[in-house]
Amino acid sequence: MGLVPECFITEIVERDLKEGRYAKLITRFPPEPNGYLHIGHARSILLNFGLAQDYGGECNLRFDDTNPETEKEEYARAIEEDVRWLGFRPTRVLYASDYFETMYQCALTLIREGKAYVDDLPEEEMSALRAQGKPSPYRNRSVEENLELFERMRRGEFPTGSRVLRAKIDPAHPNFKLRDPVLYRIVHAPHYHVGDRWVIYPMYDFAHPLEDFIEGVTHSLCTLEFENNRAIYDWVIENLKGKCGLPLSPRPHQYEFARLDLSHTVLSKRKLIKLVEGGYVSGWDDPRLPTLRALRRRGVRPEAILEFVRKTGISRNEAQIEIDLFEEVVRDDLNPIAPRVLGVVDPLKVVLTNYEGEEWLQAPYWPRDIPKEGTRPLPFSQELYIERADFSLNPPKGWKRLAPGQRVRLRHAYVLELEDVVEEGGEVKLLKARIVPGTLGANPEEGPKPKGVIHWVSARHALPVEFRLYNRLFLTKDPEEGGDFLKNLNPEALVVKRGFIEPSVAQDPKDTRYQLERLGYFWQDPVDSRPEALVMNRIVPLKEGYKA
RNA sequence: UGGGGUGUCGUCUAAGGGUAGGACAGCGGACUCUGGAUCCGCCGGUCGUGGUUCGAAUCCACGCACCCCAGCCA
Repeated sequence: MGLVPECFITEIVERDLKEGRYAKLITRFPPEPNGYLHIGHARSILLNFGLAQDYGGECNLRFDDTNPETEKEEYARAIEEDVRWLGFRPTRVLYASDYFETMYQCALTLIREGKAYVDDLPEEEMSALRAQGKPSPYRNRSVEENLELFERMRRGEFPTGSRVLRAKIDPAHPNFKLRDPVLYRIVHAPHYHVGDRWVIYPMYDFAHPLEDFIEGVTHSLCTLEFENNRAIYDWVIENLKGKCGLPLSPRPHQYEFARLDLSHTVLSKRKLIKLVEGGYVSGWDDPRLPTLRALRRRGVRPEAILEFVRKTGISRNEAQIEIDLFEEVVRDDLNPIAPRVLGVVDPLKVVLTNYEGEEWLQAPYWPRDIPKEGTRPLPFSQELYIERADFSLNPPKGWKRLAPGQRVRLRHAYVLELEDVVEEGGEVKLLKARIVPGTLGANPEEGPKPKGVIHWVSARHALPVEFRLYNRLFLTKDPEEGGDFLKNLNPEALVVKRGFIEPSVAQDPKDTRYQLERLGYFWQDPVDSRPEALVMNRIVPLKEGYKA
């Protein structure tokens, strides 16, 4: 079983390899360094790197950096870091901008062959003519004039945006992408990677096929919106193969797959930026976000992200996946590796009337169904905290927790029986209760057996914790519902609670992921948590069996 | 409008002329010192209309719906 789920692309790859079309599979993950990676990118990453791994090929990380105005070194580094965090090691880390000279030579070749021309038309006029399917008045300049103009463009003799180099294909082609697409534009702006060496920059449609061809990419995988661009991709390669140092064959081929879309969140760069810059979240790594850095900070493991991508498959159907599936995969990933501990997120104090002193119980880290061993000392004493939600004065039918006249089991400890409720201003302030003697590891000898089990901590021993409870970012499946995605933001996407956790965690490695029994999976926030002031993120809640 | 795509349970995804299957969600049950996990069961689908065929999700025709393109972004 490979990393990549079987799909139309693995079929193509297998066919091409079997027929000897390529000696070795070469793919690439080609992000533009103008933003941070999010979970949607994970599909492309898994596809490209996974394919290389599955079929003994190579996969490069290549920055598609042909637009100096939007790209930054900082983004490139963050992207590389995220790719590695997911567990992939690029064969090489490459930059499209390193090929600018070759691309320039390719452009000259096209000009010499009468397949490209310099156009002086202002942007709006070009767009208007293109819409009408009419040729530019500059379309039939001589090769000599085109050559001279293009060289002068490179030398910086013309201002930004004043001229472009266009492919001479067909001004009236039904596919608008083929109506003499722009190959080069003038931009007087420094480039984060190659500095100020260039004032002309190639367009995606010209650069991308050349990048792939130069690197020997065999399968150029991209998302559906580039489908129309494939015609230019092929045009560029067919017209330049065997020239400018490019091989005759084999040549790369482009295949498109559907983007990964998730419900209850946003994956568009524009909206993500709005959330960050508008202060709706604390930054690009705010655990409410679907960015890889945010998921990492939240506590999601890369294994879970990859498994999620595998489970959703790769197809050409534009599909939005329900976030429940993602959460389920995260739980599945954590369940076998997260030791169980007790913590209380919303504390309600309980004073025992028939217990004094303290004792240290040995509590197993793992439930029966997980074949792991290990226990930790768990202090028990007269004053405890239980979860406020685990007590009810007027319990509904089916209530299995603490209530007047209803016993509960304290996890790993005694059976508890309510004696008195101290209220203040209509709010329950304190519970007085007694322990049923002889119920440590045994059922009560008389009276009813407890119906349920609740978690607790010893008040005197517990460590205070700031709990950050994360929920879905948006209230609606589709954040755009109603027209303004900001209006659908979930005000409870982050709920902060002051609670307690059992003292054993102080002994654990800081990056331990726990299951707080009956609450969910948690770990210490890698940014804000300190030993003397614990901050714990809820990675994902447990599946809630109880429906009120 | 032209061009390019996509339509299978609520949501993803298989089935490539031969019993429409799986996962997630939902519902019900078993088990349980986590209302977790696990196990069992149920619910539920081929965009429409014709055609070809012994047999169609699959092939053909005509529709319909949705997405993408008409940046000197990628």
